[in-house]
Amino acid sequence: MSAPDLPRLNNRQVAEIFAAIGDLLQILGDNRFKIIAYQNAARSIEELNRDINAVHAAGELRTVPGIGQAIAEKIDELLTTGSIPYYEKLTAQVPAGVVEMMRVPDVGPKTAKRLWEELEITNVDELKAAAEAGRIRVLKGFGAKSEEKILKGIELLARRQDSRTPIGAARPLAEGLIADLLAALAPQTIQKIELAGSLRRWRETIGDVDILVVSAQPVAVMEAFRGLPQAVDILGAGERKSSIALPSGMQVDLRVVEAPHWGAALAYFTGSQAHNVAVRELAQKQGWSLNEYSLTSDAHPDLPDGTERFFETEEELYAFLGLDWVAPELRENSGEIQAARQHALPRLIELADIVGELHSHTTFSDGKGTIAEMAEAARSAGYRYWNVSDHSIGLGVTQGVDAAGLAEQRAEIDRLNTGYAAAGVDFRLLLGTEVEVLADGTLGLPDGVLATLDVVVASIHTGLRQERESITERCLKAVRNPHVDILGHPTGRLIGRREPSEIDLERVLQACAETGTIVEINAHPSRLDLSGPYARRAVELGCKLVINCDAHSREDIDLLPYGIHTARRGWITAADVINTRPLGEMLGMLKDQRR
DNA sequence: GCCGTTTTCGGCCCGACTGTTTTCAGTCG
Repeated sequence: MSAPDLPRLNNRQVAEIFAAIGDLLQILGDNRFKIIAYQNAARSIEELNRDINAVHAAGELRTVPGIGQAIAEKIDELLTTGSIPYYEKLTAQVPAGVVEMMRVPDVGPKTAKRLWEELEITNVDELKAAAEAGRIRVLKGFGAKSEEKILKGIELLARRQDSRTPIGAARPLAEGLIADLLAALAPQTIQKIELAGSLRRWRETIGDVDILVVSAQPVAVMEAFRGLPQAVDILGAGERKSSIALPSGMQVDLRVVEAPHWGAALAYFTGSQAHNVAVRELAQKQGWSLNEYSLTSDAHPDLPDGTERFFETEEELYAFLGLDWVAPELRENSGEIQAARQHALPRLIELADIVGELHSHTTFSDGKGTIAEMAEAARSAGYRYWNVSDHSIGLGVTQGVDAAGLAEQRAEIDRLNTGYAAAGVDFRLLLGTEVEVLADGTLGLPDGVLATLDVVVASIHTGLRQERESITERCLKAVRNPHVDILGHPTGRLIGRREPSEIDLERVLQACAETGTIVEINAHPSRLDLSGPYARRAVELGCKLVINCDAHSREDIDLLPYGIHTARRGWITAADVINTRPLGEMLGMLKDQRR
């Protein structure tokens, strides 16, 4: 349907346009619910686990939450003609720099509009000059402090160009902060402390860190928090809530509540916002108003207004509303509330379900441990089997393993396995490869060699910028090879550093389902590939998954939780994942039944 | 502009903190 000469827009690009419409409407002072509708649509498109072009072509736009008739028509205009007249009309009314000014912390749409209309400031540079010259304080409601705040905001904006931090960096940072805070306070000052927000939901990138605390001495906690050496800036300082900025520019919010409020507060600060709104609406239908402290009766049929209910745990709050407890990873308002009402939430996979690893490296390629060292680390970590899958020849950047190298590895693995068997140790090494999918879709090792291996992972590392059709066909060719058991990190993305390839995942996942090729969730926090939503789509299409650390060192074994929580974000159960099965059963689920 | 386990019309979450204020608007999450 779309004109062949139009550049193809991906989900993020489409989402950005609708988010921009929301920004413009805010500045123009349009109806706030209309603004929210555009923002919701943008978020929904951004998080959609299918290609928006495919959804459009299938005539299924209206099935996407937040997309109604008006926005569906605008998406159709955009994808068929390349532009949206309504959007063009709005952009003509507001200078682009004015929208940009809203990126400055504490500058919202109202402020941006007034600065533009009353002081003719039309971009961030002019804003900075005006604040420095003291020209903003002349506006009613603004003073010297407002100018300071704006200058500080501009500085902050410049410092954090990429405003979201990958979870692999944010989580250790946040855990360190908690340790430091506890160390800075007298024992027993804090009764409970937990990470909330997107960190608790294990989102792959983190906007800011939220920490929730129960303490009878909120002032002492606030002071200790703001006095942490990591706090290069104090962004807020209230009695129960403070915010600091870290050297990286990342913001950390700390909130202190009383013990009886813990359940409601933890739910509230865990989010997501969309999940919270949906839970609140549900509460409202039952005659309750929900805030971060409690439920308060409001137009309840049997109770006077203002009757309060407190919850020491999240479980009690959810149960009161008729819901099963929802795991934080699922709280994105993507069907979890309905499932919780129907007691139909899946039993999500857990760390302890994993019994084997099918993708790892050694000193034979770019790994840092020998086969024996990696095996010992794996065995003592509780694994029952471990597939050695060094890079094949064909990948230029690392030393690759050829047929001779594989023979050498086989000898070493046989030697070690003989030792385990003799000692009665329930652990087995497997020999595999991470075979390179070359630019034309052929593999870095011949089929005759692959046929001798236990588990074959096929991955793309180079030519990731190939255009959509080429990289998709290339990947499909690998998936259809009868010796390829697993498709490794399917999109090749590196979070915050490299965008996913243009690969048509829907087609690739369909092919994996048809051929019985297992799809990897790569647990390395810089990859998390597949992502949660796409893992969910893969299972919907009939795929089986494997969660691998892609360990390049003994320490990498500790990265598995990132993969587990990513899977949980995709509603994945242990039954969907082959390396939860005992060795024999797992091998029986592989495509190549040559063993 | 979206949406429906009271609704196809009439709703649409709630509070902390800040700055410039004498009662509140804006921003943020």
